[in-house]
Amino acid sequence: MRLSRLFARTLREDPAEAEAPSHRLLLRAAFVRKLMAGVYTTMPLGMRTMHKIEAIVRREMDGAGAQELRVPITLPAEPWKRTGRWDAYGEELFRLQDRHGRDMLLGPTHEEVMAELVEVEFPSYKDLPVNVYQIEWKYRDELRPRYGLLRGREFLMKDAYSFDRDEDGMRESYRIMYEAYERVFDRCGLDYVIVEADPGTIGGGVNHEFMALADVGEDLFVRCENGDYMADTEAATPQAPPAVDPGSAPMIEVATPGAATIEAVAAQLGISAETTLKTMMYKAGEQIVVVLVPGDREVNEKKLGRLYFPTRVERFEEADFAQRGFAKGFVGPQGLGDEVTVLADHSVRGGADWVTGANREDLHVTGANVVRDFRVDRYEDLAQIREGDRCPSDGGELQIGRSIVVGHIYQLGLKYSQPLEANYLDEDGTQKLYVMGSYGIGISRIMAAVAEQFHDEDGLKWPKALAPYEVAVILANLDDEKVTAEAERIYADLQARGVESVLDDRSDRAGVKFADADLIGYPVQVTVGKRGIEAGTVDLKLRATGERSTAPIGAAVDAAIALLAAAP
RNA sequence: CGGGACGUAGCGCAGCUUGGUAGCGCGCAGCGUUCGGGACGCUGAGGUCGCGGGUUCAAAUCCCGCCGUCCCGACCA
Repeated sequence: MRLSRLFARTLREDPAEAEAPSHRLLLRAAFVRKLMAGVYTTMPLGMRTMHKIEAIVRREMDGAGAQELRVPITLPAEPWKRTGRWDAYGEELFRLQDRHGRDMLLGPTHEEVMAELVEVEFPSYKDLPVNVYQIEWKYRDELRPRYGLLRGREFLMKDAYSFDRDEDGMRESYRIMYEAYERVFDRCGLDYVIVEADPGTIGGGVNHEFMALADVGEDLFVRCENGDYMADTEAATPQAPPAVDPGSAPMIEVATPGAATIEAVAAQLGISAETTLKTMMYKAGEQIVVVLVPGDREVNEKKLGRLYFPTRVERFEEADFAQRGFAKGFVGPQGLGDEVTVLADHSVRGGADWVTGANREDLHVTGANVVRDFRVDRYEDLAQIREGDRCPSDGGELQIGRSIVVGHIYQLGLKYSQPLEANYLDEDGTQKLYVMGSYGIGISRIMAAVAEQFHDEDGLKWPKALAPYEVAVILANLDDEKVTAEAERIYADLQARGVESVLDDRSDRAGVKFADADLIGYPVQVTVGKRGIEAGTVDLKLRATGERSTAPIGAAVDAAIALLAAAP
């Protein structure tokens, strides 16, 4: 490609709207342009990188025995109504009607359609297992689109669906996908971790997230310093601290006027927050649930919710306290009746002689101890995990990192085949439900995630597997015939050798071309200019490291190819 | 949806407090000089000042409403 013809105009300044590095640089380098919030035009450079990601994904999916097909984006609402997702999916679903008033939607994911398709085409146990996938734009009216391509309302996704006769089969299909996913992300050059994730509303049992490490990541994960344990922060279970004996201090009431928060109590009494006991009030249906955590910790409400699922757990509202006779800000677990369930996080076992609310306005107690002074019905894992907590497998220190979820795989089991009544005919002549798995990869998100991981202050630094072009031939002096001829020859030779190249033949000054080459992030730059030609050399630069070298003009192509081979 | 910021030329911004002529830089077009790390000079094109209403002789500027964008929180590839 001649850059004089490339449909791409780089921006000299950072767009005001972009905050995240990937968003900023993909806009500046003309890979994408925004149409509206969370919806982006993919420009020619972006297309090339996206195609390369797709090619990697296709290769690995095909290699794993999955078969590509494509179901429509425009979907009938009917199957969605049958699975209940027409209502359950909520505002995130892009809904529309055709001229006859029939409900339709833009596909956010395709379990329904795929399951129905497989049921029609592959109705026999002899057909199984089967795994089908597609690479298609997905539509989700996100609450908050963010960070450009990292959370779009329209995004390119590979989604695969496996159908097996039984659980064992599903687990095998899952394993095969798991390994294919590792190869995909390895080939994309991503620094990532695989964590066991919160099953969330997708349901099913086992599921794993593939998380690319990035400072702007929206998802937190914990990792043991010894590297043997990783989990989503929502799913992570730290090792409980060693239990200590109850303290011996007498329980005494102390005046704490106006101190309705842990901080205020700690400040008034001159103690640290961790010696206080935080008493959180919840409603699980009609049931009142009290959750105890040390004062310096937060309750993980997702974990709490899971304990009572499907009953919804809600935090007490202002009115609930008065209505049920609790002094908001001064609640303690002492003297609670049997109608109240008292749950405590495991970490509560590690403390004694607590300072906690006295259940009266402006009053706290010191020296509160379990059993003697209050009751704990059950110890559960209920606290928000934090840095420095202990690894459940070896007691190492847990660290928290940020990441971008680029892949998520689920063992769905019967979750979708059941409501859809998606059956196959088994050997014994009975109808049985398909045991499903589903597997997603965010293609457009990978592009952004890689940009997050591979950039510097000058621009993008694509791994060669994803770069829109591998080598940029920079024509430094357009007015010099010899220089031009050499650059043209090198460019032609590179192409003849199968190297994806651009020739920067624009009438700009060399400085502009260098800056753009760095911004766009071609792995290798070859500069052909008057200065070098006189000495019989060209200059090469490896974008990844900034390393520069020279090569004789005659060996320029070989040198560029060798440098490319050495590039990450 | 809650909290915060913002909307003026393709991009980055000033002007708004104290109403009256719409401006700067980059980019874009032409000419000339320059030419290996985002050159310089001259000339030029390009704007319903987000939209609608109101106040006023007069609104980018003041008032009301709406829309859009970004950032922080609850959802997700």
